[in-house]
Amino acid sequence: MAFDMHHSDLLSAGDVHNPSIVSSQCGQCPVQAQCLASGSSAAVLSRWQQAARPGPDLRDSGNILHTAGDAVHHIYIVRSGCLKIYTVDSDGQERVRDFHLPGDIIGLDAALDGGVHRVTAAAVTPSQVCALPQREVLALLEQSPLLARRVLQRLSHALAEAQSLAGDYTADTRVAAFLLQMQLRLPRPPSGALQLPMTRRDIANYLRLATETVSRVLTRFAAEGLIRSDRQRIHLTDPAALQRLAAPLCAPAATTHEHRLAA
Amino acid sequence: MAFDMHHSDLLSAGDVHNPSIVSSQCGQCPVQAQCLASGSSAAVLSRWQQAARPGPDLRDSGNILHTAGDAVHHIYIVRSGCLKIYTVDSDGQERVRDFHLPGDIIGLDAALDGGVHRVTAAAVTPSQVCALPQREVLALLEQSPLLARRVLQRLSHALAEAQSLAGDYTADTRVAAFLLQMQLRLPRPPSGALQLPMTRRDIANYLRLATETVSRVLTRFAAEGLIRSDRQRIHLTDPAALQRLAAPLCAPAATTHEHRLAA
DNA sequence: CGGTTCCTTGAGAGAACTCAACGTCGGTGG
DNA sequence: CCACCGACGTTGAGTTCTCTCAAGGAACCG
Repeated sequence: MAFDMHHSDLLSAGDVHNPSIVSSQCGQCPVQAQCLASGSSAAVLSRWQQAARPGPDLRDSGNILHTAGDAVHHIYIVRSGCLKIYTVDSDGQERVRDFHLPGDIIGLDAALDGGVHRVTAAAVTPSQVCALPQREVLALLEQSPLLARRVLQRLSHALAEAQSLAGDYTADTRVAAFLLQMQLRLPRPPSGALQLPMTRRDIANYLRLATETVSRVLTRFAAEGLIRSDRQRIHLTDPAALQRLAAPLCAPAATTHEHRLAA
Repeated sequence: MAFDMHHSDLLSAGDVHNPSIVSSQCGQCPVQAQCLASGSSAAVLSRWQQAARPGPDLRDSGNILHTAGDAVHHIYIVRSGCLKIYTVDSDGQERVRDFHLPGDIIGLDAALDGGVHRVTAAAVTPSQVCALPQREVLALLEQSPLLARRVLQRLSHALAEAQSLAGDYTADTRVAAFLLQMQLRLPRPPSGALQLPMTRRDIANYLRLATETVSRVLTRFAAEGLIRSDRQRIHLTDPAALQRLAAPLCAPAATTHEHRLAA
């Protein structure tokens, strides 16, 4: 998943799901701790904060942030909600490339490579994003080696994940891995059950499966006691079993090294 | 394909396939024109050239450049030959992630992210590589924004390609796209026929197909007059038809923008 | 010339897809 | 308030694509 940042559990579900309470100030930003700029020098940080402003308010599912082919004017950071990134094939088929959750960055790759969006970004649930002008971001990258270094890390990490996802895995493996991934990335409501923001159709498209296949796998997982499923609300009752199913996708032998950070 | 650089047609096939005539001097480097450092300031260029030295000589197919889990000491640039990059799954299965041809960079992503190789790199045909110490590369990246910018471009480009490859395409589409890709990247011998350096097994593994499936598709392509195939030597007699077959993988609608270069 | 590896071809099996129908949920308007 | 509608989700039946298993032929090497 591109530019993933596994968010911490600092936030309650309510904070993230209700955009109205999210202030536009960096100081109150819910994903502050994962901000690319955090830890930068005062000069860089202040320039960053002055450049950051609220992006368009995506109040309805389907609202478009940008379309493939658009020139890049801003990069966006998801503050709340969920967006999907997709391309449209020559035959009009939508292909979901990634989901973006709070803390994730949208458009950085396009900003760095060509200045034209290669994908369309649309809200899956009502979402709030923070916008930074491309110019400012590029300038800051040249000014701050730390920032550039972080961007490189995210990109190479994203590359590794994209290559992992490219394998030919069974539907079971894909769905199990997806559920576990979502459990890590999604804010966990007090109930402990996962609240999936996206439809089965989007999940299936992302996993390169048919909608029916996803549905069948989930039904079977439920029958086998691995999960309890009620539409969007899914409870992982046997994470260990899911982990075993997902193992081929998650464990390319030597991927468990610590994530070293520069300076 | 990670860090691809479509090489120009400056070289005759002989130059690339015969490592013995490749000098270790940058001045005679066959991939000079695609070098990351080309166009840099005199200071950067000279530091780069002083850091660059011949890498291990991979005279036999199967020779290992580095293994997954190794600490990154150098990044390598392929000067001649062909290498494959692969991981080994938990069940011991090899998974070819990419092939690297002259001009491609090996290990840059690992150098930038964690300092540990995530993949193994092995020679497919006798190959020569150029080695640059990781330290020097990282230092140069901080010294030269142009260099950093180029690396970012390559990474984001590689990311886009990796995500394209992740789709669920038919065997026909994958094989057609592979052949066309190879025609672009491989030095074209005078005969006009493609000389594939890798085995069917490697191709199949890379494309996530069974060896037999690749073989069958090639046989059928030949029967339909799209190619003429003699083992490793393959002539694309109807590139347009192959292009149509490969379209779903190659044409995510709006991907034909020019490749802008910074400064 | 034997052995090994690579490539090809065939037959059968399995996983996921397509087509199709039905149930459920949430909104809208009569 | 309730009936209707559309989107979403589930389930079933049959098909298709690719894989696995198996065997034979061709090239390469000692």
